[in-house]
Amino acid sequence: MSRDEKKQQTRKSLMDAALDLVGKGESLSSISLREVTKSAGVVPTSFYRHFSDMEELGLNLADELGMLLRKLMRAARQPDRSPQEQMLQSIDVYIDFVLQHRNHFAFMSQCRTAGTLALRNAIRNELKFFANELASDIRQTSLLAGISSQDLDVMCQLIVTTVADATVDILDLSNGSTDFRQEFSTTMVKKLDLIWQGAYAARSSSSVSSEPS
Amino acid sequence: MSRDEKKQQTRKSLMDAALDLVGKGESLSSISLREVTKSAGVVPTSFYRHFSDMEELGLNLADELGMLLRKLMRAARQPDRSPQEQMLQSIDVYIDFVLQHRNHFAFMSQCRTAGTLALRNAIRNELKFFANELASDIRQTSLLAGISSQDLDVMCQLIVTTVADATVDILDLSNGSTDFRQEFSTTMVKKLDLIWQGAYAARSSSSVSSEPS
DNA sequence: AGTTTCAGTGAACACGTGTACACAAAGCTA
DNA sequence: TAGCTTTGTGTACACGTGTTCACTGAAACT
Repeated sequence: MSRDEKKQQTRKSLMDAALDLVGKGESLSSISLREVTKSAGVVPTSFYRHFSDMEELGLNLADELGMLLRKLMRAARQPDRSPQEQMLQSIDVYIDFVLQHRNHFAFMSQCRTAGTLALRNAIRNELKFFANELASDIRQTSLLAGISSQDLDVMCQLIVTTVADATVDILDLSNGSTDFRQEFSTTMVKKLDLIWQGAYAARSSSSVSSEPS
Repeated sequence: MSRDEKKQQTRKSLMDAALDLVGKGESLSSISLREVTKSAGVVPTSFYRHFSDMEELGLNLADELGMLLRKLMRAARQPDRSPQEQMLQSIDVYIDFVLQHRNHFAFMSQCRTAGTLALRNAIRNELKFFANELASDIRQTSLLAGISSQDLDVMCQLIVTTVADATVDILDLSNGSTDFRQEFSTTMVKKLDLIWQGAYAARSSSSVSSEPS
């Protein structure tokens, strides 16, 4: 194994170790460098060969999360169907995806509002990017033909924050009731449906209070 | 000063010290007991006269937050107006309220998704309570007459999570551009308006995919 | 083959941590 | 006034922390 491969490997094991600790319930901000290195099976000083800081490690985790979100986007893209069918299936895909990457999404959930300013911004940018992708996807389907670009953006932001917000529920509930999916899905559908109908109503009826003259 | 008064006073100064540190950007989970007592001007061991734990202190902060939210609810209740006027003014009231209680809302923002399970649940319960109050308020105005009880609940949850989510923006942006209010308000209005229109559309047209037979 | 580069080691440091304990002093009760 | 109660103090301990430094050994290069 080449030296560079070896380095990338321990680097990954450091990131995974941090992610594991987050998944186990610790907050990233309270995880110590030594904990991470211990859990990764290296000596504390090795840490500095890869990151100068726990925050830098966090930012790299945010990058990883970004790549995951792009992968999710691809997985969720589906052939044309009715909005409702697509909604239901997307929720299902999302739940699977979150459960399949528990640690990353626990990381996302907690660092989106807690954590350093830089870290928060990094994650918010990833989510903003995701929202923009979603918007351009919807724009192509012409399911909401006639909606203003601004309204579409707002709707997508709303969807993304709503889903991101509900993610912690997926993580919490999934160790417990077996049929949490049913309950979760139905209330999630209601939320998204409400947003969708709101956007549909806003279609070609200009927004209420943002047109001064 | 009576002994009990004195005790309540240092207890409060401990809670305020913790809150201050949170407001300064630290995460509650990474604040040490000693930091708190130092900042409160007492010796570390005194802490145990009031709380057994930093988590217990956090739970008490969550209670304080709950009281604040009730106060906010009262402040935001307004004589009958058009939904749009009320929306605009409520946003204004909320921004003022958040800026007036920066630390509490920074605490809310970060502990809603990070922090202990117990702490998260405590804050989520406060927000749930708030959403329920909002629902019963709206129910009385009959502005959304004909809406199903479930849809109303969903709408209120959506509003509360959306506002709670945007709170971190208020805190971040308020040290910066002077007219952040303008920008923030307009996008916030758009979001709430979209939700409102969604609920309005759902009025007496039963939900899409939750009626099996 | 000889030399250089560098990921990982291990000991050491100064310091912050949570918590236990005995003690002081001021309020309360009798 | 005497005695009990209890908030806050000071000291002490064992331990975890981030970071430093000189080091080893093997891969990579010449």
